[in-house]
Amino acid sequence: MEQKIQAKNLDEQRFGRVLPHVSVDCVIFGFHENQLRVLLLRLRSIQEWSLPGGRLFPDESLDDAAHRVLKERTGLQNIFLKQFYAFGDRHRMDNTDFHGILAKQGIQLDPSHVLFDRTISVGYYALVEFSQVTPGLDILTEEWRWWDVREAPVMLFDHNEIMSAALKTLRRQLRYDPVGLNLLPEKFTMPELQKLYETILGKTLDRRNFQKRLLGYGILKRLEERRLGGAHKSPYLYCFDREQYFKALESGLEHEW
Amino acid sequence: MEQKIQAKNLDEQRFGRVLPHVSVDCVIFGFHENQLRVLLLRLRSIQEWSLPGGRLFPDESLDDAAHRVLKERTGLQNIFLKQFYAFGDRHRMDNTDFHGILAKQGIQLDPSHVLFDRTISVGYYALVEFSQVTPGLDILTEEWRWWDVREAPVMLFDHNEIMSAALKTLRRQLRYDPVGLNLLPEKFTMPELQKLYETILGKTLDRRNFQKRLLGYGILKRLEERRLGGAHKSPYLYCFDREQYFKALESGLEHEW
DNA sequence: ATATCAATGTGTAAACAATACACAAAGGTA
DNA sequence: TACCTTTGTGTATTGTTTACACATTGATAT
Repeated sequence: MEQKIQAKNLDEQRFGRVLPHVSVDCVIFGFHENQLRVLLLRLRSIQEWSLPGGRLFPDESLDDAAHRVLKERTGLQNIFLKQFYAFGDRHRMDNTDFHGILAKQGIQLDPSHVLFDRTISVGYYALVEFSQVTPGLDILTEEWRWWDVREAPVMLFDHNEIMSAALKTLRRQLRYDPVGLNLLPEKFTMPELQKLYETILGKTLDRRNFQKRLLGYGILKRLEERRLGGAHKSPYLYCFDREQYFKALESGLEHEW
Repeated sequence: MEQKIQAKNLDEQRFGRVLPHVSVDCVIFGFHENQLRVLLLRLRSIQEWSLPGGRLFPDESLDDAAHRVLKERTGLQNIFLKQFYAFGDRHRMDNTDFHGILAKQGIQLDPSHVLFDRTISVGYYALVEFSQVTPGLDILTEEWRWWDVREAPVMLFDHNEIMSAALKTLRRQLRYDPVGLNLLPEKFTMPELQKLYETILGKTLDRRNFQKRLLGYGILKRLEERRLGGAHKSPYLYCFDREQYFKALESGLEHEW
């Protein structure tokens, strides 16, 4: 009963004044201990997992909605989200009984509710250092978990496809955009940076060539410090040159034709 | 009166059963006589130009809607359209009195009509050989015209921004995707292909290096034929190796990391 | 203390790609 | 038949990417 009332309020708060036919879904990649993972949610009483997503308020831009939805559903804020594709297949939600799912949550919506209408979803992705963020859950969500991208479960709707597209985009972007800020600690070693790249790409890279390339981008500063404590030769610490980093984000790392 | 009735039918036909809050807009680049142009429409009684765009039917995918809208509004069919970005700023339509525009066409819609609600537009772009296509007009449109991309007029809504984004995407894609099929005649010369690239990029390229690069992509077949009639040495004719061309479209022209 | 181990720092040669550049051939035109 | 302009083609140079090896070092084990 308590639950039902909450859910009803939630519906009025959330679903009563959102735009129909449009949603955003966020693919949040996390990097930690040399693993690339993706943040998924599981709704109450439901087996399947899903991407954190949601609807737009009438007066909200796509970008703002993506940030708000992510914050509401996971507590994550100030994350660099990037739009990558709009998913508009007519049958992209057909494999999922969304009405039944909400019913299980105690949310009884009329089957003609706009929430069940066919919907275009705009996909966003982000990369975060996942020990730094602790998702909080909204009322709908029973569980969150970081999944290894290679072992992601079956998800609601077309979320598996959305995740795959995000990963493909991320891997391609690695050549053109700097990556690592907010993903690595303030100071990090070259091998750590390389592990990040290798993890995202899913392949190993040559140590010396990687270093040459990354230093060539001009977005790194080598510090005098070295990291002690490892059982071997102590590596130098680096940090990002933020000015150059953001400049590179704007203009891209690669050369013009 | 005639006009008014037509428009009313049109409204029922078109606007009575489209999805609110979502639209598609098409940036159709045309290449002809070494000019890169963009196809714009001008609505009846309206000064400003706009991109050909429209709404989704409830049972239509984004891609299908983009193709249908383009066909309805310009008669163009079987064009390779590529989605490139979703435009979702809250105020992207604020600079335009859309209600007034439709009123001028004799279409009297209630100001609360979904057509006037804030709308996310998904942008598509295409490249066509523009002497091959002759736009036809729908009832709303008074005039169409190919504009030089460097001299495009002020457009409705945020269409100038959408066009710029499409052009930027197109230029970047030139490095990664093959271009030319449906843009050049079946058989074409290397200088013609080069002109296409130069026109899109807005810069000149070295003849010999261009040829080496393009042949290196493996998407061209040189024919025995030469093109006669020019006042100079007759150039070889080439055609695209369609199998390789489509393979390259799938996987990209560039090398992996 | 000293040897050992594994990871780090560094440089160079080779392969490859991109660029700059020049001359011969040929189809029309005068 | 000479001329003009465009096309076809090759090579030297430069720059970038790749492949690869050895010396150094911090901790650990003896």
